[in-house]
Amino acid sequence: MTLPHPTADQISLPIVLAVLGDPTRLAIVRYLASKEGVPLNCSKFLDLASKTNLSYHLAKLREAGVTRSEAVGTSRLITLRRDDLDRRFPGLLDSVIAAAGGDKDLPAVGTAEVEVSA
Amino acid sequence: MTLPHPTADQISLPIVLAVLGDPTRLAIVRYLASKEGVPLNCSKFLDLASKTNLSYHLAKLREAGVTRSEAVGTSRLITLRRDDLDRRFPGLLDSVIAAAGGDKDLPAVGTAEVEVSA
DNA sequence: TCCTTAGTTCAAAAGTTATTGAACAATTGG
DNA sequence: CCAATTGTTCAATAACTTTTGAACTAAGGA
Repeated sequence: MTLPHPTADQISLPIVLAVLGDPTRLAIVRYLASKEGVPLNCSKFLDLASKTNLSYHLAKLREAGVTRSEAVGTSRLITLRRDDLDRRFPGLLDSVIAAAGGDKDLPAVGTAEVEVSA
Repeated sequence: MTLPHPTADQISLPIVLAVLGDPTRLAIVRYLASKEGVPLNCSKFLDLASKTNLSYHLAKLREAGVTRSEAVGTSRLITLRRDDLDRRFPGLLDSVIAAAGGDKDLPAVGTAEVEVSA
């Protein structure tokens, strides 16, 4: 965990909701949820936005406490902060993901995902 | 129901999330949820924002499909669209309201609420 | 070392949302 | 009819957010 992340109790509901209210970020979260446990790098999301713009949206998600970004080599491995979100806002993430379409209807994103043992 | 409302299937998740991502609107929704079944008029929310600004936020909530506003005399009776939201996004509203603090910690708003038989 | 890959930072531009006050409309009570 | 109450609309402004491209850093491989 290299980049600045809020602690679990610093995660704010309005900020999380506002951050998830953007379609690009919601798509990122859906995709992360569909591959839960598998850290993904930014390149997985390049069909959702440009590289620069992705950097912006991924920073928003991280700063809101929705995702965790770990620097590994030149990559960032991105995961959902499910445990923290579930503890803080029980049921919220699941209902958002289910409402967003669950597993079906995912954008054709991410062939060749990065798997990491931990 | 006088003012324009989206139909249940027109309610969009990102729009609902973005609308709930504003602290003033989230406070309005919390308050509506705490008085569920009791239509409230705008004056109940005057400690959250100015009259003009409330009109703006209440319009946002209505246009997003989160609330229903019925014109009765010179008042608007405002209710949560819980049934439509629950059908469309099961569990979402409840988890948001619970995360926002549930029944405790409500702003000191609305003495003398407007009750209506229906 | 040099090149490539992965992602960030910066500044500018564009777009959107929130807030304000003044003026307005509609209903209700006297 | 007149005044008060309730809420809307409008235009202006302020404040944010999103998007962009160019320049950058840092790590890894040849």
